Amino acid sequence: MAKAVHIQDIAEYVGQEVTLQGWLYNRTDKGKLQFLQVRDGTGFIQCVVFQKEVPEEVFAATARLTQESSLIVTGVVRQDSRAPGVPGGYELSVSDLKVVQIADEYPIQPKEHGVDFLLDNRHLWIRSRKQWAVLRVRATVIRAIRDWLDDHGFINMDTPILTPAACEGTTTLFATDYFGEPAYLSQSGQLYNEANIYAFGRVYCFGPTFRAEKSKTRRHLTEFWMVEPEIAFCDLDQLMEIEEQFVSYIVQTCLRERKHELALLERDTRMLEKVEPPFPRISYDEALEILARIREETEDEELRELLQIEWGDDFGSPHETELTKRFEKPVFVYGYPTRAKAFYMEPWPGRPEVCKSVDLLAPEGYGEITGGSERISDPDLLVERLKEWGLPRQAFEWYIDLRRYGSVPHSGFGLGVERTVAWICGIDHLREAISFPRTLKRVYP
RNA sequence: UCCUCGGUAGCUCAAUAGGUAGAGCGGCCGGCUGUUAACCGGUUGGUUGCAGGUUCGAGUCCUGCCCGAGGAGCCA
Repeated sequence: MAKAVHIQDIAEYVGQEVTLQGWLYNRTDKGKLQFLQVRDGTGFIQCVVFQKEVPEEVFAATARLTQESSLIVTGVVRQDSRAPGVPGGYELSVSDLKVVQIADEYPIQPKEHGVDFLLDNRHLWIRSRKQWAVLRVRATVIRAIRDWLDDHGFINMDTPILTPAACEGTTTLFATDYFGEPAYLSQSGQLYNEANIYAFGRVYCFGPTFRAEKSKTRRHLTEFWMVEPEIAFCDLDQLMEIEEQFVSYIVQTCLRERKHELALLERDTRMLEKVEPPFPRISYDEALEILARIREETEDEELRELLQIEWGDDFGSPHETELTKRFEKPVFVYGYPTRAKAFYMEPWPGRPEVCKSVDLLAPEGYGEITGGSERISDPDLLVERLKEWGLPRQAFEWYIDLRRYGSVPHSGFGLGVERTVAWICGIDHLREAISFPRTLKRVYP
């Protein structure tokens, strides 16, 4: 048998006979000539079967292939600009074909389908080109995340998924039974990472997090992946520098390594190419001024209503969308009102109503992709905050301890993987940025 | 939790004013040597989300329920 190769490497084998193992994606039967679109997980390629060039039984078997039948096909690689695929421009002149299995009638056709149907068939939908491309980009995003952090002195320190208490209220936590006691699925590894930095300096955790929010929007999943770096001896400005380098590296890596997939997704990459440090930084107060100006200038009554905001409120998605429209790059918004954010955030010097927090908003309407802050390092202030937020002190004793034994200024942030993938891919719903999405109304398949 | 929209063939949809449920795609049969979601001819395919009501007659009108989607709030 000829050498078994992957479609993604096909350009290296022009003129040679190779074997591909894969599945039939689609085909066109022209009578004595058949075009097979074959995918093997690494790409898509057109295989051309001429009646005259293959044994009779091979041609007959080819004619019986149904969509998604598994097969092993051998032929000579030819360069041909007419050939579709990923990467396009190459096709296989088939000399032999072995059927592994004739697939049953496949429910997903190469045409428009409804969301409900596709999600019910998510286990099959991931084979479709667009879904395949998005999930390949996702894998690259994840690798870029790890590479950048590992190369910049961060050590991977994963944090527990089963946790005893909330860092923000329990209404958004999934409860489980832990041998008769309640335990909750983690929403964040941050508090544990604050312990980890005192052992390792710079750390990150990376894993799934769970939010039982009743959010039914394109920007929400109940299970999503988050990377959370945490850094000792780091203030808010230094945090923003780290974030902009980190996010730029992720985007540039995808542009470099996932050209074909982004092209397949018809992603206009011009905006992504601009994603390089430094990113613009505006304060919460400046953001409010910009929003006020937009409200004055707009003719759109509905928009004016949506953009209504009082000092002290957090932004909703309409605010984020309008703000980011004014910038070509991701934009940092820092210095949020203390009461709109979590209990552990360091107050702004001289302005206790403001905290040293920062969100990074992606352009093109994609909104918040990271949220972070400098953390409170003074034990007395932390205790005071726990009291103000009505949190049980005994559950946080260990966390207060961190401020008693060598406390230092420290900061960290969380980056949502699916939001980042959705932004880079230019897709409009998070559910396509993970292989098996968990949403408010769906845990199947 | 609230607001909006939707549920008809395997899929995507249509069905005038309440009057015989239809088309394309897919499947199956046949034809075609350059197709790009091919094309051409034939054929197959229905508990109209569920329950009740009005009516001579309900996919269509009324009531209740179920399911899904988009958005708000909340958040990454």
